[in-house]
Amino acid sequence: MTVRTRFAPSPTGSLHIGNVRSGLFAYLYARHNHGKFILRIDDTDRERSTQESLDEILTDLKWLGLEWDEGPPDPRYFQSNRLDRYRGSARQLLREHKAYPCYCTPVELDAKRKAAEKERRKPVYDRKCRGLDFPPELELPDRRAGRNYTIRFAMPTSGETVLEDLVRGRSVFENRELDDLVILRSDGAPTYNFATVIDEADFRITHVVRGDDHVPNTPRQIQIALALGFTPPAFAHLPMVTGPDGAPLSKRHAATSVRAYREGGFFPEALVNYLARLGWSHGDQEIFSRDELVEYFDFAACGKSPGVFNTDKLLWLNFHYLKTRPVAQLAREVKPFIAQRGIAIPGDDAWLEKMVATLRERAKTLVELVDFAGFYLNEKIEIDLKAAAKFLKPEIKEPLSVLASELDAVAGDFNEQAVQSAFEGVLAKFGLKLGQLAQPVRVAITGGTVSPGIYEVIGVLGKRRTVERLNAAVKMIATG
RNA sequence: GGCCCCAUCGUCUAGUGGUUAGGACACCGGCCUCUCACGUCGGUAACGCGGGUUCGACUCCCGCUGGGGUCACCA
Repeated sequence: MTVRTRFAPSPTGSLHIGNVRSGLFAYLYARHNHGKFILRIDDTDRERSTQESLDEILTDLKWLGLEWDEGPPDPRYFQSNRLDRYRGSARQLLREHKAYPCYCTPVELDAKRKAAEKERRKPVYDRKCRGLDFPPELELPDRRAGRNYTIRFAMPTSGETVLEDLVRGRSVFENRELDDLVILRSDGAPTYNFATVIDEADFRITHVVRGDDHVPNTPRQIQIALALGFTPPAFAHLPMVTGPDGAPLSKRHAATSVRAYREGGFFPEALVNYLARLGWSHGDQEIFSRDELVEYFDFAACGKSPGVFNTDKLLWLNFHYLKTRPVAQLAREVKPFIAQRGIAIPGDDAWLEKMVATLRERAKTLVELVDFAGFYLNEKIEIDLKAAAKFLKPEIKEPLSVLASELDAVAGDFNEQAVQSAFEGVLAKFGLKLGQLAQPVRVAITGGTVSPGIYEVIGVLGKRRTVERLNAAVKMIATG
């Protein structure tokens, strides 16, 4: 039997980092087994589902490289188009007396729940309507038709349900602990636990991969599947991704959407690599290509305990991918981040590549790289006052001035080689050490005390801008 | 509270009865050096507690403690 896994986001918001990890694991498992990865859209909540969320989720999934074999835009993979199917299954259960109409109102139920909590009893439905007779041809709930009741599933009250989880092992649930959950709402729409069971069966999902917050639902879903005559799928419940305080990862800890990381200058390779290693491991290996992930992935190597999301490690991975990818690619990828700041790149692609090459070991993200590139990209720079006070002193005025004219006099290619000989000439003439000249020059041409190697910077900056900035610094010293 | 689950450095983890408990991030120090990085070398740092089982427990069992998930006409 070919493996079929699925990822089923709700289009009610951005693609969440913790959620997408489950999707990634489902994807890897499918690919590892040469199976299919299915994308289904759980959009039964018409109130909160939006087209924008859907678009964002689809583009971000593609950006991460989680390509699906079946799913949107095929309309069959939207739950909202399957309402009749769910209602048909509800009717089937009703006919077989495995489900029943419940006439309790939300107000009543709420009151019962509160009372139960107060008396320290379990706040479960008391099955009041389960014994009631109902007509064989009972019509399904439909709010517009004034049929404001729900349909509940008649859960077995004895025996046990066993969950053999691929990552967590065996768990046994007493059926009497499970309650009669609503499968059809009073407006006729199915609830999640009902719709998902039917979908997994219809789409022939063999392995349900999801967060372990779904574990308590699983025995209920297994019972519903059995009642419907389905063979339940296998389950793999992944531990949660948490913040440093152990609570599920939320905006309060860090950025939680894939989109935020994308816009923050992270690479999909880094995010995927990081997420894969959070809760899964393969010996001591830290860096994994997509192919390696697919080749090695296995639920047996997944941990059972929750993992803390660690931005530092993600940054380290991102840095790894930043400094090892081809410069041409990096230059291409950094462009939108420059454009976003409204900066026109003062050079061609070859120039941009040279610029990027000098910065790639000094930035962990594309955003950081652009932050660092200001003195290359902008025509005018601002000189840091503290740096100027420390390095642009009267005694360096002459050497800077001479260096400016030496550089200006370079006849051939204005490359690092030429720059270096100009420096050496000035150094010899004034009896200075490189450090004594390099720092003032650095301040003069970058505005600060931190930059790539001074010859590299000048090489990228070019003759005109270097000389101009040097002369401006000389003037600055003169003026005091 | 009921049910289910989890527990190795600060963090991600390796480890499946006998190891100087390994790696990675972060952190600290040396080296490299025109600054900052990169790189490189080294360092600090962990088996939650108590009982068993065993010649021997990080590894197996029980309890405790701590933590998490879930108890909707949300997914």
